[in-house]
Amino acid sequence: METREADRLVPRDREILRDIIATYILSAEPVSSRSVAKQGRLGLSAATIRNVMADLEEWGYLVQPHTSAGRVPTPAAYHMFIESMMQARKLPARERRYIEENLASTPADADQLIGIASHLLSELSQQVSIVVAPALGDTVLKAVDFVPVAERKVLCVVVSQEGFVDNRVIETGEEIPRQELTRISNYLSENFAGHTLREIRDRLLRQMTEERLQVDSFLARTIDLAREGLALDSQPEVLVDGASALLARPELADIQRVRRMFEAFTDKARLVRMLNGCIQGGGVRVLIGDDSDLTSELDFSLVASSYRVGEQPLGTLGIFGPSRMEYQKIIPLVHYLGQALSRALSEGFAGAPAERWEKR
Amino acid sequence: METREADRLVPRDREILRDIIATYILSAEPVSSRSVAKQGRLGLSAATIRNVMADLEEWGYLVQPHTSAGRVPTPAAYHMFIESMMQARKLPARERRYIEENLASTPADADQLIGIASHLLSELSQQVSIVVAPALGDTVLKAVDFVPVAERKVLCVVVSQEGFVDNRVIETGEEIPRQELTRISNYLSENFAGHTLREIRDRLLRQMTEERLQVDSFLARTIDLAREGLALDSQPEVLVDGASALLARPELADIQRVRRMFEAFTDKARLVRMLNGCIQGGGVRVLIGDDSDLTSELDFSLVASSYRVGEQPLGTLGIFGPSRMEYQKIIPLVHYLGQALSRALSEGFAGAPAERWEKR
DNA sequence: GCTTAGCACTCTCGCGTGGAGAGTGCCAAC
DNA sequence: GTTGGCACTCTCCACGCGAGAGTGCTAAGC
Repeated sequence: METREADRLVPRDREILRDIIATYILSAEPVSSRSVAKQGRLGLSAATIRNVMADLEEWGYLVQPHTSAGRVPTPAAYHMFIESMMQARKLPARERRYIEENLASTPADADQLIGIASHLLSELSQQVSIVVAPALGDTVLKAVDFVPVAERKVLCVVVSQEGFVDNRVIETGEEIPRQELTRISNYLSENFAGHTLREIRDRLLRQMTEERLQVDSFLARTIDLAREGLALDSQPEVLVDGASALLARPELADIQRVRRMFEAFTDKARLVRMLNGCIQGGGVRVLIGDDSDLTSELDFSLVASSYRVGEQPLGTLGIFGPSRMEYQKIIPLVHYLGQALSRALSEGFAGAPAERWEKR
Repeated sequence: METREADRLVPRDREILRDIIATYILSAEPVSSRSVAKQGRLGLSAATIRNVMADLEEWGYLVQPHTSAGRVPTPAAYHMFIESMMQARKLPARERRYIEENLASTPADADQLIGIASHLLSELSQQVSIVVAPALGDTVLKAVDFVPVAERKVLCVVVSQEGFVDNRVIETGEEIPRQELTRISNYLSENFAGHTLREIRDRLLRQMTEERLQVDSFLARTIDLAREGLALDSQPEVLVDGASALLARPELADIQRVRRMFEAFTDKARLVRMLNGCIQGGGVRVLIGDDSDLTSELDFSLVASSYRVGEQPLGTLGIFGPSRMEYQKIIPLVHYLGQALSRALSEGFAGAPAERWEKR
């Protein structure tokens, strides 16, 4: 019922709501009619603004913590603010430069790179950052290598085109001589580089069932090793950074809340579900309050985006913090860092050598 | 001046001090003379106990938060408690079994193993656990492998006898053909398996300077790659687990303290310094309050031990929490887990295949 | 000479009270 | 439609007070 009314928000109402939200984001305290009037942007008296505020409350954009307190924006208000009331500033040149410098500096592999990204995100936002590393299956193979490490154990090293390195120890039914391991890894690298691990695995499984009996022992071994070495079961890794900066914020003065927050961070699987669930398209997505169980439980918001190489989205990255957030800064930051990370992953580790590899 | 007096602690004084500490550890509240008398273990009246408590305070074992509050043990009291007043219980069979099962279960490599150890430690103690992974230089080489990943980039995979796997990307001045890489890794694995990376690096450096001009190009390349691949510069990894359980404790009702705690955890280098600084000998070491800057800053204690393979200590593990700690449980736990982890590292990944490798 | 009961003293903690301040809602006037 | 005025409500803080807990001291008892 309120929505119909809400659609009628006249420009002046919007201006007032905008001021209230902007003020609250900075002050963390309920905003009074008087303080809006005092800003003087609209030349209205406190009484008039009070009337508007009463309407805005009725329409679901504001709430009062108690009678005779100022008003606080609701999630609906934040949504409207983000969509049509704020001008998303460009990320300041200083911060862009800072990001570029850091991403370009040391990283030898992609895992370090996303670690740096996570740290940048929390440092520049003073909030908690969350970065989900790619699921192994989505990465594109560049090379495989097997190193014997014990009697029937082989270390399988998988290097992806994006620069991720994964290693896992697999048990082999029988002892496999070193030369054969080399042959197998050459075979796999040459034949499958350029495909995602998921594709490779599917193809191998199909081959196995189709040609079950005709395969020679070399191919059989290869398939066995590859099946184990490229298994996709593992949970994607999640990096959480910057929790201590959050503790300075007034909304976390209550220990119980802090505790629930940390418990949420411990449950990585839930984080991954939330992050990945909210990213389908390309841009930045914002979840506020009731939008998801995690954000509603803590009265937090999540600003998330994905990073990708080419068309393939690899993982997500985002910022998690109290709903009262400087969206004008945070959204461009997440957006920019998503792109910067995508760029760094595309440029830094893949490229020319991948083709060379296939030609060997 | 007090110490002389303290040496005179008669058995009854010790009994009373012991009761006070034990009570305080459980209750987290200042202990009154009356509550000690009520336990009735000594058949003394509260007044008598009061007299003793006044002495104990004078000698530096107790303090009062304010006049007319009960008394609280000082770090000196905890030290005495640990050294001669508590009977360290054996770790209950249930917990031993739990530890063994978990350590024996999944782990494919040593990094996972220490992750599990860290988790066990925090879970069983309900405190924060800290585990320092081995410095790379202290591990014993089992195999080296090089995988080309880009034009002049080679991924160097180092597998240690203990089961740790480390990989880093190194830039090579020139393109090195794949066969040569294989030769180099064979050469290194065959000649150096069984030595710590530090030894190997030193030996290579010596060789390089001694035979500077006589080395052929193969050896030169080998030395170059090994020098970079086995570089020891990296900070050891630190695992911190279980922070959220700590938040339930009454001593962390104050947010400021929580914040300082998290800031301390962020400064990994400082943690490493503290942990490693306190472990020289074999057993369990306990730092309380003023013993180190980190513990005194937070009024925390650290119970730490090392884990090792053979004689070589590899890393440290410990529990960090408010000084009021159930030392009777925590100390055996840390002790046992240090041994269990040492055992798991010795058995699980090294052993027979190491020798086989050298004979190739 | 050690132990203990008794007692006065001190300090914290919880609770109610009361006033100041902030903010609202409503009404009447413009 | 806007605004000044005013009564009302609610929070917050300071204050005081009494209860309770615990101590230190003293004097009496074993």
